[in-house]
Amino acid sequence: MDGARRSQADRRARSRSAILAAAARGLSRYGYANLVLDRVAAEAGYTRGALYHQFSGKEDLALAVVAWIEETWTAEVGRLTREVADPVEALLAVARAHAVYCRRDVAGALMTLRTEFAGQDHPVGRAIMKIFDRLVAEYTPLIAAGRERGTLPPGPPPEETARAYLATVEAVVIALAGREPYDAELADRAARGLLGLPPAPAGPAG
Amino acid sequence: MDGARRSQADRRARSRSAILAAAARGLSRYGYANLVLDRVAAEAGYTRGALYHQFSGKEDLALAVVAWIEETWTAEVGRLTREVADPVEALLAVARAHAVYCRRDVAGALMTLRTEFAGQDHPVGRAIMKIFDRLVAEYTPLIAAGRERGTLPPGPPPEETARAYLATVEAVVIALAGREPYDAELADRAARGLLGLPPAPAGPAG
DNA sequence: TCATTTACATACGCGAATGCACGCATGTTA
DNA sequence: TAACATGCGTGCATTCGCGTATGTAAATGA
Repeated sequence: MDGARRSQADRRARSRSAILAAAARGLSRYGYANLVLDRVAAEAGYTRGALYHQFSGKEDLALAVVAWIEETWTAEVGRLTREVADPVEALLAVARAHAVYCRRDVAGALMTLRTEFAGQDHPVGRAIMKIFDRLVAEYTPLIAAGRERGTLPPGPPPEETARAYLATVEAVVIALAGREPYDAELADRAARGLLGLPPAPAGPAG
Repeated sequence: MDGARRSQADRRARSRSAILAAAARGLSRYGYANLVLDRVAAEAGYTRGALYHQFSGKEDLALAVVAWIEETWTAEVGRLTREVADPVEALLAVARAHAVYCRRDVAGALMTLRTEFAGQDHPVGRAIMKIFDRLVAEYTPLIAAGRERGTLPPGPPPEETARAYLATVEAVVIALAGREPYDAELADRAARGLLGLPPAPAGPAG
């Protein structure tokens, strides 16, 4: 049976992703400071030995989780920024897609870490800040463009608006924690409000 | 000089509020797990001895901070719910007042603690949850009333809307961290959006 | 088949931070 | 002013979780 006899690379990869997933859930629930590596390893079906064999320590593990989330998020949500032509449509599409993305249990990880490391000087905090700043830098010109085109009314500076937009979409989705139709619906509403748009015409946005 | 010769009760009260204020700032910046009592006491001008004389421990201190914030918040923001007659006006007034309230440095404490203890079973977490649930229970009927009067359009269930409203106002204000006119302006926009209202007529809401 | 490497478990040392014991000095009451 | 209470500082014990060193079984490669 090849089922029992696995290659080393395969074992390594399986262990790594199992630990990564457990760590992501743990970070989302408990945050960084309260994350106990023993629990993470146990929940993944291993001991701390396996964890330390794959990651150099707690910090490295958290950074790997952040990178992993960023990757999947970009593939699932972030790409919309480039694929949707109209800036306003793109912003609203991201809000709804983010709600869908966050229906899994990893949802809160980024927000938890961001609030935990806000105003600190920690590598993990810097990694999160960097992602967030990149998104702000990506959405700020979209808002500016929408206002120039006249599809968005004037309002507070685009950067401030972008920051509020991101924080809001994140918070709404977490507050509703996957209550299926309403998370996307309310994320959409909040985004429209922040951008100064009137309510959506009618019927819940699919 | 009576300045040097203070009564015991006075000393106690001064120490207590100094420690409480330091703890509030510390919780807002570092959260509960990363809060070091030695630093709190030092920042207040004391040592841990004084702290343990006034509070039974870290948990008790955090609970006292939560109670203190709830008190000041209710006196400054929460009262609007009862003082403003129209439900929709009340909701928007609270959003703006919350932004103003959060311009002080204690702002993030409640949100930090709430995210830190979300999904845990910790006394501090329960205290925060209780406050939050009380607010949800207070705002849910306001939304329902607005919809019945026709001053609010229909939308997701009132409770979900109330939760999203609270989380949003909180998040927007923290994301903008006291950037003076825009925090209130964007909190107002987000609240309007969530409630399904059209944008405010014109001119930044004072 | 045997040497070497790899995946993982187990055991230990260590620092950090909490909580509590005790001690001193300043108020309070008689 | 003497006896006591209170605010507060200091030192100690304990806990907890991280990081590392060491051991073992399985896989690779000759």
